[in-house]
Amino acid sequence: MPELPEVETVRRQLEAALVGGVIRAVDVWQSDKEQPKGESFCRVLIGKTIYSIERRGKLLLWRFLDDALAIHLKMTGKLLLRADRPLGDQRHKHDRLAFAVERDDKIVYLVWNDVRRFGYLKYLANLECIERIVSEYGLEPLVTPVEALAEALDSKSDRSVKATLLDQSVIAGVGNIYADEACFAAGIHPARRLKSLALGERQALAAAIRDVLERSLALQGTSAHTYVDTRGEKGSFVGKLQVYGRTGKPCVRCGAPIVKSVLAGRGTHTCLRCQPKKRFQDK
DNA sequence: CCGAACCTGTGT
DNA sequence: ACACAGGTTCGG
Repeated sequence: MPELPEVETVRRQLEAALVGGVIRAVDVWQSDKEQPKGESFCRVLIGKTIYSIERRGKLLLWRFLDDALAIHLKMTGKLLLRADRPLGDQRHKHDRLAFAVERDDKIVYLVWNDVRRFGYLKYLANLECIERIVSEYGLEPLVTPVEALAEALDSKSDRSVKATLLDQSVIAGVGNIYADEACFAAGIHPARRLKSLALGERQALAAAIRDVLERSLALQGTSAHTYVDTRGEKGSFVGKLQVYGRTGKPCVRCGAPIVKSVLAGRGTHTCLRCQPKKRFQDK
């Protein structure tokens, strides 16, 4: 569920709570064909010191020495910090696993809950494995100059703007909400072909991506559906959304109704007046 | 490129 | 009953 601002919010909270700590126990309650694979997965993690917690796009990385734990929350994954060991009736329906992490003679518990079970935990045994995963991601929009982001949007491919923004190998961390919000802010219809964008439009789009992600992060992200942070708190950027989830409501800029369509397989929200599908022809 | 698949829950 | 949900991957 979470996109970059939500994952980064979670990352910061985990960093504050867990870095420097040692994994003392792992309780697995649900495992699929996907990770975690029970016994061996637990055994390899127990005793590991968490040296840092990083984020690449929407992926969280707990770094140990030469190895790491990758966590992807996908649509409905949550990581919840608790003071007490979650046993018996403390457990919720879709809790899949819990870590006990010791730091400064105290133990904190972290529960992984995932209603739709799309998310995964994956142990990366060495630097090569880590590099292989990390290298699949494109530019990090919060730390890349806007001009470089705009250059990455200069593709010869014929795909739509929306499909490009959702492609994690181009710019990492943008998902359905922020793709729509960035397109609105830049005045670009997401169904336009990427290669039809003028230089100024690509720059505007890159700047809009950076801006919307930063502003959302400052408000702990967007809780449009089920997202909560590690304390169970919602992000408050939902109140700032201009198009996502506002189907039929008046455009904040011009008053025309927000239109919902399907693009790249995803619900897509636009103002047809502020985001024309065709560029005005020159001459 | 599109739709389907992976899952469960919620809203119409 | 059916559509749809902050993601990603696969097959056609």
